[in-house]
Amino acid sequence: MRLLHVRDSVSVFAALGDETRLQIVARLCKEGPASIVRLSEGFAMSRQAITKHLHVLEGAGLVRGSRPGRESVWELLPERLDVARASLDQISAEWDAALGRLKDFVEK
Amino acid sequence: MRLLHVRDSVSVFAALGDETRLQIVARLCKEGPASIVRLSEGFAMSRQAITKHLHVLEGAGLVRGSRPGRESVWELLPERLDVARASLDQISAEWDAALGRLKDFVEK
DNA sequence: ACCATATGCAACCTCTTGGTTGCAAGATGG
DNA sequence: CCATCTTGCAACCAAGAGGTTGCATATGGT
Repeated sequence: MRLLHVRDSVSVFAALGDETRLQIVARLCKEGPASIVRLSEGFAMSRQAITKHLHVLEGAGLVRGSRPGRESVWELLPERLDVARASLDQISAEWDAALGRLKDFVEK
Repeated sequence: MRLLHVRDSVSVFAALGDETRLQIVARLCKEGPASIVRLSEGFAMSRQAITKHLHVLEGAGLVRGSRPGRESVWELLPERLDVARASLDQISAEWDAALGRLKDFVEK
């Protein structure tokens, strides 16, 4: 169950490991749900490029799109950020545990 | 200063967004510093592939290598994980702020 | 001095990524 | 109904990522 989290977090990290996508996440976060055209206005690249990035984010579960009418609106799913956070915390916890073991070893 | 953090965190996310590299980080964390041959024993790929991954991690500041003698030993730099954590926290904080504004808007 | 070990370097290969363009097609508003 | 707006789809492309192999080089132990 723990290892599944780690596996899962890889896709989240990979999705956030691109400047454009991280900016998309930040914008969706600050400005709320937005359509593709509105989102692409903020970037110096084509609408289709933004669409591809949205699909990557969707694949990582970070974002969800719906289509009421002719425009597709995308919103952030902030719960998925916790997966990455949990992974970081797990690594840090194991690091601390390793330090503890080292300390025990030195003192004995 | 804040935006520099965000820019910086992209490289950390990208470095962690690969299963092999995340496993390397986990191993360095649990088992402490290790040489390249010792690290590559755990993976089904060549030593050079591991070396490349270590250089990517080094580029993100997550890992540091030294060479005492004939083997090069690599260790984790856990402080860099805080950069990613800070970025996640910033996004979450802005999300909460956005929810707060929405609540104000609805109530007024 | 010699041999085994550990690494670095460089060339090479394949598949993916991030981006483009062009065109077709489904809503919308007058 | 028509013009417009927004999107989806597909083909295409250059560059980078991830991996391999072969060879050169430095270090350590005997």
